[in-house]
Amino acid sequence: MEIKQLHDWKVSASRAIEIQKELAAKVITENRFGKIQYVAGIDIGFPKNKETARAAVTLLNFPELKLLEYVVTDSLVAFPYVPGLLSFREIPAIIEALKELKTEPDIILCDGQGIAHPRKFGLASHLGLILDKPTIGVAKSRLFGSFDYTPCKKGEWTSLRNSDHEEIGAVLCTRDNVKPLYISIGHKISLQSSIEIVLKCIIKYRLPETTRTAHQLASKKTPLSISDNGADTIHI
DNA sequence: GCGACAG
DNA sequence: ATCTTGTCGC
Repeated sequence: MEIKQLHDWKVSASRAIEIQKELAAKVITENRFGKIQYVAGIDIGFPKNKETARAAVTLLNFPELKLLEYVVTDSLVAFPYVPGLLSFREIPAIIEALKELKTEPDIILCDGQGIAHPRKFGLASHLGLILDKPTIGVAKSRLFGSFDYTPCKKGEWTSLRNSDHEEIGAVLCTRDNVKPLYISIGHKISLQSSIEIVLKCIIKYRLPETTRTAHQLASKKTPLSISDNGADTIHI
């Protein structure tokens, strides 16, 4: 797949913020895709130290959700973790893993926020622009925005809004009585479609966690299942 | 000034 | 994110 070099990655925090402000205007918040045949999930881990990132990518067919492919790569990261600048730390490592994917995904679920971000430009939106491909932000915790109540029944969700009351994402419950996921538009997809796709990917298992299993396969522990916060278990 | 803060 | 002890619910 084509990977655009939109800017330098070795930048200062203040420059990174400027880049985000410039690129945020290019994010498309409506559906710009056809038939979805392949969906990819990406997760990053730091198994050794803060400088070595292990990126795991899983590729499933859709909507069957059969695991067709997974790749795991290790790479050095230079940018520190700064709330709001996560993409500058993780995307270079994500790109390395995506390069090894044989099949090109039609849509990518990212672990992190999309436009539910202080500058409307989270990791999912950033990756979406680089690949010019639909992406969805699927975060395990809140970064920005507020909501009225915490949904606790499967499929239930509530809007995540900024201080101007604009809907910037959704707090979505994917299983009964389990911590909700924070869904937001990455690029080239509407919030409604993002929610629908995330729910479809979760019927069999939660795709983001599937990627974590790939991490474990890479570390040769080869588990048959993993548990997410003790409340959700997936199997491959 | 004081918290909050994706991974 | 990562590490790790203690507690709660099914």
